[in-house]
Amino acid sequence: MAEEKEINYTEAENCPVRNILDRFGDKWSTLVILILGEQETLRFNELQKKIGTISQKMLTVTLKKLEADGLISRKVYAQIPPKVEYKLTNLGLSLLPKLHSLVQWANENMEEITQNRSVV
Amino acid sequence: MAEEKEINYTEAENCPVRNILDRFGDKWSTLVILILGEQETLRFNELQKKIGTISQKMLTVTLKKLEADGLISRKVYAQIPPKVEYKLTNLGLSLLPKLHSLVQWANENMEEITQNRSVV
DNA sequence: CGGCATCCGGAATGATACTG
DNA sequence: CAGTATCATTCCGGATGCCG
Repeated sequence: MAEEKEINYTEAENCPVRNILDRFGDKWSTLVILILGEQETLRFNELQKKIGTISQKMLTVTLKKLEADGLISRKVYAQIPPKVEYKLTNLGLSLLPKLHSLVQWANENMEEITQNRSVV
Repeated sequence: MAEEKEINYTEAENCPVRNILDRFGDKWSTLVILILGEQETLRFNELQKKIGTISQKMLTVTLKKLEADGLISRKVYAQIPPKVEYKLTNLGLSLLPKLHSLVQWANENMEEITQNRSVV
């Protein structure tokens, strides 16, 4: 693959960039992946506590989407009270370094961005 | 007690990750940066054509936000008809490789994700 | 404990018309 | 050409209540 500069972004369905962006453009997906990247497994409530401000509903929705995409796996223990563990799949793990790269950039440049904003 | 691995994601204002995510979590910002990364400069209409489906309003809003963050610069030519050129700033350029990394991942894994989804 | 179903307000996005 | 202004709509996400 030589020429990859000219990407056609106009067809959202066929454009991987837009497709992926549409998934992780939501408020929580990226955060969940990052947090799951720190531990091997996490339970529902542990995730919610770590994120802090997410509602039960949005955590459920986010986890379902990520599971449907094959980025995380869900393991249910047949016991009372219920216990459900979430972890990254290999696919999810493969995304992690790219997100870390983004996080690093965020850490390095957030202050500058914040200052830019306050000027305007 | 607190290890460097343990990032506190709960305080959205102080967390660079969430701060940056909140900015680029919108539908268009990342796309605009990627497209501007291909050319040195682009005019408003050129951007709109390349994206294809974005409304005039949303392009305006997106460009304004990115400009406020200092990621892109805006150059107005005093002429009729008007001509406005957009380009990435150094800050914007520094983000580009990270986004490319994400794009590459998207290209490599979109098919798998799509298949996962259709299974569900 | 780990969800799901429902309702609801506000924000995000879009469509259209108009302007310098 | 590059927007602004306004209105309409969609949809995100929070609150609440119920369930296995």
